[in-house]
Amino acid sequence: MKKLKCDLKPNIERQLALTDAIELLSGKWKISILRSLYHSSSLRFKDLAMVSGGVTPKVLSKELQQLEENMLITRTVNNTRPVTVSYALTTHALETLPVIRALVEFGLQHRTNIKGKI
Amino acid sequence: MKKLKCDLKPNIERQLALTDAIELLSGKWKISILRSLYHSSSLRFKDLAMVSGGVTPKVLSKELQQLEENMLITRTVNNTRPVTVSYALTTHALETLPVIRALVEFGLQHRTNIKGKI
DNA sequence: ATGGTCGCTTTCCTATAGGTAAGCAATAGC
DNA sequence: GCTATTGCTTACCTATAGGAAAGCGACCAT
Repeated sequence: MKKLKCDLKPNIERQLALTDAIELLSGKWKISILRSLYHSSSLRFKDLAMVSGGVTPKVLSKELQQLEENMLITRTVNNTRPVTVSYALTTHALETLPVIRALVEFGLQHRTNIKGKI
Repeated sequence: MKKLKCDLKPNIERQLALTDAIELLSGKWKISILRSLYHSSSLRFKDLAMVSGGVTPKVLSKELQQLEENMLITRTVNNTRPVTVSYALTTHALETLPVIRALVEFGLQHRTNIKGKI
């Protein structure tokens, strides 16, 4: 086994941060939801269901609750009839933008790589 | 519902790339495995099991196979007794580095945010 | 012959993710 | 009274993720 020390203590912290982030953002829809909210700044429940492409209300509801628990989005009930609910990113969620961008770039790159190999 | 057009066609492509990337990298261990390989350039099966912290051989084996299928790592059987197997990143996998870095940064930030709120 | 190491595989199990379908409260329009 | 809309919730089901434990084939040392 090779040497792994270098900056051991911050490295452990970074490993924990990584697993935290993975746990937080795991799931089929969370990242797409965040991306949609980033592009539109504020979306209602039904819009999110459509924009994110195929989420069922049950699952969407659960994902939104988890994102809210983790302070990545805010939930606002509007004074309209029938009642509508708006979701928006918190400032904290802006920290996820580099993640999303990097994922998109990797995905684009991976797609061209795969095409090249066929 | 707000306007969502702007650059519609590339946007769809980016959405597909995003879901591809999420599917590719989903799972409890893949990102940590990639990070470990990035830091050590080449690791054997047992080392990965330890470094990545708690993966069972069955799961590790499966994750490694998936990463190899997607051309993110290479698998090399070494001519040693007993036989050892080395795993390393492909050049293509270097594209995942921004993702990992962004996740770590977000995780670190999130941890301090959470601490601040308690 | 016995036991150890490495890199797995196999079997078994449980918990969760996530989908389908239906319903529900509040309100409004007809 | 009937229906529609919005934002959910509830009940149900299936597939998969992922963990625990054991075994296995090849090799070597004792």
